[in-house]
Amino acid sequence: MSELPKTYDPQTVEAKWYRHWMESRCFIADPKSTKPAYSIVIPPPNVTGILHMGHVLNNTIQDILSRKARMEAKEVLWLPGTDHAGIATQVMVEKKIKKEEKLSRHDLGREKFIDRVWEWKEKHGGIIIEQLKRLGASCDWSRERFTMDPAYSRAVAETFVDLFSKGLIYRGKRMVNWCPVSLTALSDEEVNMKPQNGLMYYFKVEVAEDPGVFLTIATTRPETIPGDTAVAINPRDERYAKYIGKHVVRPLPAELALEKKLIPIIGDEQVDFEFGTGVLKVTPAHDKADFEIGQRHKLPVIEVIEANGTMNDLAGSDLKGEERFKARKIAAEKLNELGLLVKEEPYQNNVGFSERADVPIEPRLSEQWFLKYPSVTRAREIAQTGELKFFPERWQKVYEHWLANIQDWCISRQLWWGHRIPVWYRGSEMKCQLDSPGEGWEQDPDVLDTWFSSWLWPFATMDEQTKAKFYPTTVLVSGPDILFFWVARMVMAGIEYTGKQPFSDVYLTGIVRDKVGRKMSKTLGNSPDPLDLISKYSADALRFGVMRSAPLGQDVLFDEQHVELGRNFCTKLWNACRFRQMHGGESEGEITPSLLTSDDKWILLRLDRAIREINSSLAEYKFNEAAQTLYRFFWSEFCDWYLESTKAVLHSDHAPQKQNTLAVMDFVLSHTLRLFHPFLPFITEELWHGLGYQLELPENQGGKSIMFARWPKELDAQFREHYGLDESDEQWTQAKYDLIVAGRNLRREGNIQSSKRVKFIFKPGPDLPAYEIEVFKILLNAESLEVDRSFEPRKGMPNVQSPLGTLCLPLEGLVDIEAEKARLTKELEKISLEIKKVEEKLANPSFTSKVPPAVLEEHRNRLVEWQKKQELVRNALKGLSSE
RNA sequence: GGGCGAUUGGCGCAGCGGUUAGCGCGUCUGCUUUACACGCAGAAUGUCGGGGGUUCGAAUCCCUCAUCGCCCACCA
Repeated sequence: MSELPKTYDPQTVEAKWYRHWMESRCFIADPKSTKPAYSIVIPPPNVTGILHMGHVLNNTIQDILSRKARMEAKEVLWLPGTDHAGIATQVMVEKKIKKEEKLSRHDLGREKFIDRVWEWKEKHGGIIIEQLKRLGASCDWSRERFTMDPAYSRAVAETFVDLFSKGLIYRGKRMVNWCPVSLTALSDEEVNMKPQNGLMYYFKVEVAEDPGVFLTIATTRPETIPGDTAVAINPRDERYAKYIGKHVVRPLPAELALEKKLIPIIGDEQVDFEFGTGVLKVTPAHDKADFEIGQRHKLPVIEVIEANGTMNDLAGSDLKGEERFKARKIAAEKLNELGLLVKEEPYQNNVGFSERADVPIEPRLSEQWFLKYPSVTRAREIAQTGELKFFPERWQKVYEHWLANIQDWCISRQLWWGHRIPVWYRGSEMKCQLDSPGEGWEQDPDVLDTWFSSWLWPFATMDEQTKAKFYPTTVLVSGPDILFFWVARMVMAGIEYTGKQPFSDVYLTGIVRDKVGRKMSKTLGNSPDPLDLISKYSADALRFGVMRSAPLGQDVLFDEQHVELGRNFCTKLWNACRFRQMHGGESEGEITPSLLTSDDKWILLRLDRAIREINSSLAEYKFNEAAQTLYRFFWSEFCDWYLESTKAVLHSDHAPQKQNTLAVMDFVLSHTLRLFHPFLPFITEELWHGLGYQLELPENQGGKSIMFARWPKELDAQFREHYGLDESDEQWTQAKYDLIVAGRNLRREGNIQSSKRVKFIFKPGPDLPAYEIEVFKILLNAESLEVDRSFEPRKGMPNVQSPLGTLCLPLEGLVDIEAEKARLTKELEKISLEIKKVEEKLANPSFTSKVPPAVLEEHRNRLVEWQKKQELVRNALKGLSSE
């Protein structure tokens, strides 16, 4: 047993053990193992990513699950990797090249640019992987995958070809969400609706057939007027139905309006006559709903906005070349000049923003690839049957709702970085296959949505042997923000391509927010760098702090104080172990049942309780509950009471008794360290070795680590019987501690400094062994404790009574008798009230007849307890008044 | 417009049908008590958002209102 240093130095210790675990291949999963499998695939962070608090939360949870499973003798695979993150990475490298070399990607050309991205990736990519290691993540790094690995890319392409051949992938000219900054189409999931304060413009158009008759149209986008090819009204709208079939003069572009360019008035059910004026301008080229109306009425499509968001020639000379928002203002001004603008009103509407570039998306007609999702029915079914379980449960409904309303997925992106679409063209011929059909065939220039590769992650990352052992995986831990993007799609891909759902449990974490509840974000600058926190407090502290404050599925309000608490806790753990070590003796000696003290029994029972609670919490993924229990057990029970009580033995010279106490301490500590290990991997490993605890597996099996120590099981009936433990021990000891607290209060009432040792007199109820007297003495910080059966405290002598006896502090005159009387009277009132409450319940026949016997019993016991207490307080009060 | 979550001491949260409603931070008092001041001992602070209901019993279940926050939805 090497001596533990006085202070714990997490920085060197954490680095040391991580290196050791790696060198001992502790994290490597063996597909040939006969142990039951437990597997998790990491949600692959962006290769450009750096660790943020969300990753800390997410990966700590996965690490806890993995480490616990290893201790439960399972063969664990936690498979790590990164995602190529199409747009994010491309934009990042583009910016870098622009800045450093003043070149655009077009200057470089596609191939050269992609080479540059790869270069960047090799050099700087995957910083986050190193950061995860600092956190302590026990991933099998030998299996690290990247979504652009050759084998993985092959799988992506094969999937495309397969879905194409099944007729689920098709190409079509459709209205898509277009990002005018990234210059690519986006899926519906990549668009975020944001309320915007804008204006509603009302303008009028003249009915050509009825000169002097004007219709007023409300729009938020006057710049699209040049693209209007109809005006629509609801045929049931009595105000306007008569105009259907007539025409109006389209006011813009002005030059065409002068020529009396007309567009038809059509009737369409889709028009809401309650909204605006009930007259809708129809711009099939720039609005999804309008496009559909256009299809129904075979309206021409006039595009007036270019891909980059500027107006084109067809928008007319006034707007041409203008940026779309500027064009809006100009269009309004123009209408005003023409005397057609009726009014402008402030208006709030929801506008779709590109998730990536954070600019309003432009609905745009373009040729894209779409996927009709496979295995949708089955994906819904498994959520309904419970084959796929969500934690917290409520996400199941969200998942089902999404699947029920699922739309085809636009999977093509006009980017360079990503998986190129495996489709080749030669003239009007088209072929969908993995490799080029040969000379003269050109590959589709588009790449696939990044999620079209991520959805294969749980199985495309595994070779056949690995899959045989570890697929399907056990649990998926993810943020709810990617439930649709990723989780739901993985389920469908899993079912479609492996015939199995890719995981049975889905744990959705909360979102980490700052302490005022805002989402952590780079722009707000409110996201602390986890690496700084690790340097300042240690990885264990960070993990524990986050886990302790992260209830299942609730958002986590992050506050550095949580980490501080984690750090303090580690220090406490360290010092308690040092305390054990200072008393020497061999590690983990035999426990002799006959030598167990009441405190020993109490702590063993408490340990048992803690183990049960922790196991049931973890089974439901309630990590904060488990962390709380650990905290309470170790600090408030083990350190505050048990360790203090052992001083009675350890300061004595009864060697066998001392040995026995140390053995109990070791038993509890070794269990505690193991319970803590998934949460605090580093410090527990250091202490496990420092205290010389049993190293469960032979070294050649990577076993020289607490990582593979047996996960604690509850202390079963046999154990309890062997050591003579039962609940009455627990109650008795609890009563002892209660009396000690009361005794400590006496000191306070007597205004005695807590450092000062004083004499107590104890009048025992039943006889107490010398050991118990010693415990009283130590825990009361008493100079001496005189036991006197016949002692009667005189009036004014502070004393406190309990079923175990009366404890007196023989300092006369220090207590204000009247104040004490008042205090006791008040207490008595409180007790009487409680007694009345319980008595009333027990006297109520509807209560006694309906309630289960156990509850009844509990109430009866409670009544007895209260009555006892009442008796004691009454006596004390009598003692004060009588003399 | 639909759906979901939150509302508990100064702050942040547990508890989700049956103990005197817990915990951490903060506050107050006293302590360098030979494991730990990142600590020890003690204390104070709550008609559990409002209203109604179910029940022998509600912070906990139901209804309703209010406030805040998410998600989904083609209202120009």
